[in-house]
Amino acid sequence: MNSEDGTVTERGHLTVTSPTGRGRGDLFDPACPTRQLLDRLGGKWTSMAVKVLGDAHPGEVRFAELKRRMPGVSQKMLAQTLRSLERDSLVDRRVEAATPPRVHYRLTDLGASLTEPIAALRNWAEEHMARIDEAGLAWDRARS
Amino acid sequence: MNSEDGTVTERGHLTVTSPTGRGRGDLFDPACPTRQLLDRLGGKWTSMAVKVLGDAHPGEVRFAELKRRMPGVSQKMLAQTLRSLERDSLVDRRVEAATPPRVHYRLTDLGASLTEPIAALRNWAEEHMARIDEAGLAWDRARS
DNA sequence: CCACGTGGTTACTGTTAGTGACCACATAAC
DNA sequence: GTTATGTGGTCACTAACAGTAACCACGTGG
Repeated sequence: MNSEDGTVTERGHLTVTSPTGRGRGDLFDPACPTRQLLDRLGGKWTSMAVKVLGDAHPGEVRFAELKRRMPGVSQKMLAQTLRSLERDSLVDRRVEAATPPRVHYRLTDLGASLTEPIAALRNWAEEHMARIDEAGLAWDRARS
Repeated sequence: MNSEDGTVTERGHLTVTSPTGRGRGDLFDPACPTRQLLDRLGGKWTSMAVKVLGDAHPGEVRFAELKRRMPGVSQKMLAQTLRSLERDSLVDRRVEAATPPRVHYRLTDLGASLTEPIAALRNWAEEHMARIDEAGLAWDRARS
């Protein structure tokens, strides 16, 4: 990409090489896989897709049906999201070769196992999100 | 175990609004607070900050120390992240008025409670991330 | 005086995610 | 033939994000 050398240390500042190319995924710290995970399901539609597929698990859901169950998503984003999940082996894609080619998606075992920690998160979110939102508004108001 | 398409509906107030507040949270679906949560800790440094603060909990950590424990973060990003967390009432900011003004951060109870579901996520991530990464590479190679 | 460290902020720049609109292609229904 | 459906792909655009660098205010040490 760009800038390989990386202008290190203007003033003897220690930095572990420059990001070099990838902004988000640079990962200087392999000991923190949480970040990677959050990077992946931090997308706008990822968690929703996992949820919808998780609800249907172990059944399959077709593209159009998925789209129907995720109001507001565009084809492009849905396709992109699913592709990403497929890449990560979290969902399985089955193409019915007949015409028009129907495509079925379902969670893999790996993907299904993800639903548990996500459920924990959702649980927490449902319990505390209102308060957080409130706090944010109050903070906005009181900021001086 | 929550299943079905959710639709827990609102908990008293729904936050359509945000014409200026948060672009990401356009939020057509208030029944999915998980998205909101992920929006917040989906930031590049948020989860790391929570982790570092959580490790010190209930102790406090100063700005510079925090920065030291998060290699690669810039002052700007750290300040921004902390401000966001503070806004959400997840961290508490205490300014020692003496000169030079020291600023101490610590998790609130709310923030501390977040560490549990995050730990679940981290757990999962540590267990499965390698496989996911592998799968991704294989997929890249075999893209068909 | 100057430099230095603390705890930020602002301005500027580059990268990315997200969106909508239109295209492809094949079949079945009208 | 025209249209609709189903599963995408591609393009151009915008808004949000991450990062770099420079600056500020303060007081201390030299």
